[in-house]
Amino acid sequence: MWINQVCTECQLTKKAVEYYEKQGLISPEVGGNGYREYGEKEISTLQEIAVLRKLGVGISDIRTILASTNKAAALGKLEYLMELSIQKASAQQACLRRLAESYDIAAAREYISAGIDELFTIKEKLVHAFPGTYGMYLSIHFGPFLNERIDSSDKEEAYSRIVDYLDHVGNLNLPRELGEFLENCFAEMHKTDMEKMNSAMQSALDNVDEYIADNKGILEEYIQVRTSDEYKETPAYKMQQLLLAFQRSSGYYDIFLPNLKILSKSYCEYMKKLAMANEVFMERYPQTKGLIT
Amino acid sequence: MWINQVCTECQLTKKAVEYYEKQGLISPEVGGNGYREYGEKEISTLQEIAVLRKLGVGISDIRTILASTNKAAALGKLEYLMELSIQKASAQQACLRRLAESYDIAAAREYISAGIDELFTIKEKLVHAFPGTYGMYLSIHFGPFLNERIDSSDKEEAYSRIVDYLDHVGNLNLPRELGEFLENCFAEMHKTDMEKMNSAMQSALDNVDEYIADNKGILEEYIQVRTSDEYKETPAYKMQQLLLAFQRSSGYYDIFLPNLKILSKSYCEYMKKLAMANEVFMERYPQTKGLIT
DNA sequence: AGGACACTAACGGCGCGTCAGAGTCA
DNA sequence: ATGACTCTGACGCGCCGTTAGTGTCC
Repeated sequence: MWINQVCTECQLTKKAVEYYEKQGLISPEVGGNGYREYGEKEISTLQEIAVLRKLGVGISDIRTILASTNKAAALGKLEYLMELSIQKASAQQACLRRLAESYDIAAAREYISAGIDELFTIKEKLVHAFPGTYGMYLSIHFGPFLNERIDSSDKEEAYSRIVDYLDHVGNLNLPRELGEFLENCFAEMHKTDMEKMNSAMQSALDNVDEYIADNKGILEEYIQVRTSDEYKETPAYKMQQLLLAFQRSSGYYDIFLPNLKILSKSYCEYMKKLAMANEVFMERYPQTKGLIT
Repeated sequence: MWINQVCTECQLTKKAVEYYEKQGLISPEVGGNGYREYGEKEISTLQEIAVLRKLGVGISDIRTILASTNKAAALGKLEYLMELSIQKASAQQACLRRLAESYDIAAAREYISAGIDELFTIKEKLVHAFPGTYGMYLSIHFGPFLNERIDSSDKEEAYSRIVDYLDHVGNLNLPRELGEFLENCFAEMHKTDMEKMNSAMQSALDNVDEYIADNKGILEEYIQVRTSDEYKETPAYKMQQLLLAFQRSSGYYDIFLPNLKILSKSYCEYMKKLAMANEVFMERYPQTKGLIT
């Protein structure tokens, strides 16, 4: 099949197809006359590309998806990023509306610096900084704390430190096995699952005693597994140690979390609650010492 | 003031400021040493630019806004366009989610061709095709009819004819006085007003008799004005005639509306209702013959 | 033989970021 | 004299669109 027919079948332009070839997404055979012959394989790839492009997926992400065995995870990540950009656009739209009503540039500056850009930036960078969907998990986890204003120079500094940290982490190449593990670990988990997890965690923290009472059986079982010697032989345990070590060395505990506490009052309160809950927990189950971070 | 200070005051980078100068948005004085001296005027312009850029407004639109005496209209238009793009992004996101759940390219193609691209294209092109906020008015007016699928070759043809028409109209230079009139005419009207107008129109069409009964006084007054000889002397009347002539010559009635009828069943029904309402109206007020189009 | 099709190659466009190199201020 | 600043200029990015010129199929 030659290019013109390919274009009609895949709803693409010649230039687009040509570009995808240059990007190495397809590699049709070239005949003696220089004409390209597109086979079924190319067609289906191109159809896939066409769909993804129309959904706003960029070439490099498409490359990832085409090569990926776990497309759901990659797509989930992209969907989450899209949601972030939609939220940002909505905030921008709201600001535009206010400007249309009364053209007050100073007020708009206030409104914008109140967080249109910066807080979304952190959420986005979180997604990219860590491999697989782990970054997305963190973004969803910390997202609820990232809705406050940056209204002091302290917070501005904290913000730029966090951004630097995230860029730094994104450029690190963490141990290969850890990377692969993280890519698989959150693979089946979807955005909504992550959100549910978080709200469940929140409500558990709000009434620790009740939570412990309600889930006594499960908890004790879990603790037994986690404190058992067999668990320390599992890959999961090793990976967890690897992850911990990585985060420690990258500055997760020394840079990221402390600055997040400066940036977000609500996160600060969350941490207090968490610490209290931890105390209650340790009192009840002293054997879990050192288990929870 | 030199550039570095400008950058901190306006939250812009040097390159950005430089670029805006190259685009002719500012023109600071250049001293003997080649250094630029930024005055208050430049600063306030740059702050304005910075705000607008952070709201996603492009340079050419910023140029328009900076020069415009009626910023509200321009901003309203941009806000509407942004809303369209948000709606589109939401549709894309929904499709991404479905793909993440089950990676079915064929189904996604269906879903996309069902209207993610095309119908939004029409709405957008409508905004751009006509000057001022008149295009936006038309987009809001016809928008509700543009939510159906393009599921036949007839509709595809109608779609491309409409697109061609809108591109064609956008390239026409219509009479200067008409352009100016349209720019001012819808100036104070906001998006929400336009939407209200439309729904009011809809409900009026759904029960014509009631509407006529309820608004008897207003209607008769309106008719008297519109049929009076004095009205024909007003600029409004002349403009209306100009607009009519323009639309007739551009193919609004010969190309746009007929193809819209093919594209949208709901518009077809709307037109039928409108025709019926018109008949009722003419029966009641025969003197309005030829008034309503 | 002519028109529809294929190929390659170069440039454009948005909104700047990112060097590189040379000059200027305090 | 040093370091922080300024200038100009070229190239890059993502995703192709748009000519333009040349060769190939039917």
